[in-house]
Amino acid sequence: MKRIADSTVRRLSTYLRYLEDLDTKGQQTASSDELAHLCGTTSAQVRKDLSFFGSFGKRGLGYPVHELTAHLREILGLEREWKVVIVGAGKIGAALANYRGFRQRGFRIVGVYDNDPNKIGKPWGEAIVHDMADLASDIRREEAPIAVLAIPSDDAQAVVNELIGAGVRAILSFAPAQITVPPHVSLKSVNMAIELEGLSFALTNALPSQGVA
Amino acid sequence: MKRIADSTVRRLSTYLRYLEDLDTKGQQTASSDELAHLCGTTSAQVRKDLSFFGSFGKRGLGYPVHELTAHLREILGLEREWKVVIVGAGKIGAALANYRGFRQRGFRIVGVYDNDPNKIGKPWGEAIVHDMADLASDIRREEAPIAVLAIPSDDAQAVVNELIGAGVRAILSFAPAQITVPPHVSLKSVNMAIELEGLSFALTNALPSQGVA
DNA sequence: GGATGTGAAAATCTTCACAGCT
DNA sequence: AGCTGTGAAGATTTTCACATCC
Repeated sequence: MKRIADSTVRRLSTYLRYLEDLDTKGQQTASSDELAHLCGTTSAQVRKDLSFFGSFGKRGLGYPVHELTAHLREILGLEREWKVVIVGAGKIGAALANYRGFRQRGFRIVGVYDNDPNKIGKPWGEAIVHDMADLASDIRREEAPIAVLAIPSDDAQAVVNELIGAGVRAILSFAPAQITVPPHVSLKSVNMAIELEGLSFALTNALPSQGVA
Repeated sequence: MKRIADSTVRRLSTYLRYLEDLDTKGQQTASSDELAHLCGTTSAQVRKDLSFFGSFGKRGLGYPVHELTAHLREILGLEREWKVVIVGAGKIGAALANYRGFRQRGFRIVGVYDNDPNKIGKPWGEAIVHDMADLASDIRREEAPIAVLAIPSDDAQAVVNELIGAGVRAILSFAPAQITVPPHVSLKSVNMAIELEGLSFALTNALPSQGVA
């Protein structure tokens, strides 16, 4: 299959969210134009994105909401459960754990780790904070493929290397540091500083046309 | 000036971070190649990005670290203080407030708002949680140009409209909802569900070459 | 009639490659 | 010799526009 652009995958997630809404409301079909308006893009973009994976619509009618929802779940790999370990028992990890959508979409937290003796063994939501020393062996045992990295940047790369060594194949990092992973590992980085500085730049340079994001 | 791509601005932030490191270490100059390796990009990309704003390097030598740091701060609009209001006194807002880099880079939190009576009036870090009812008037008085939106998605758009009405010109949203803003307002959205689903997609479709992010 | 699916065109972003300065 | 700055080439992504089908 042709390589799918990251921007396309992000939009698929968005389509899914709104299709679920429509499905809940009992709407039977949705046109590319309706979806586009909901998701802040264009109808051509919606059709193109979906066309990479098949022909889900009916000409003259639009897309069947319930079916397309299922297709998108399948495409995004959300029909199964993903085990996730959270590294760093701080605020960010807690925010993630609190987030309902997290579990709803099949991401199950199988462990929370920290190296702070004051946190280890303490309750954290419904779980207990484990010692980072056990991280690698636990990941191997659980075969958790996804890790969320929510620690200060200083030793982020070292922890990443440990995670990968233990078999993690996808990492969502909130550490404000450049991280390198081998080709078989996926990495997404969220860096609040970069986002804020982007806003600072936009304000400073008063760019017109910022519009939707 | 030509429109600057969002991807360029993001890289500028990254360059700045590593230049500050080098500057702290006392390094005098850095080549585009060195910066590229630190930041996970290519030397041509570094030179191109910088070239949009001027000629900061010396041929044969590289870029003067300290000077370029100052230039990038200037370009990104970080030489001044930005007042920021945080909407939603939950975990995400707390994570942001905790984040040292936040203040270091000139973002000053001037207020935290929530509509939960159990939170209003309670301490929150060094601040006190204010009533959302006061949001608009406070923003007008303080003239805070930036808002961080860290609330559930249900009423996100309504709050955004209120913020914009009160004069906010840049919004960093963590609400997992599509938000629309007029052209004169900048919006960045961070959506953890989208990031995780992107990882799920990558794992499911076992794309080769994920590499650095 | 109405909306999809899709090649082709346009726009955008990245990489190349080399002239030109230090 | 070494490294920047940049026009041109290449790659990628988005938009257009229309034939095709319900």
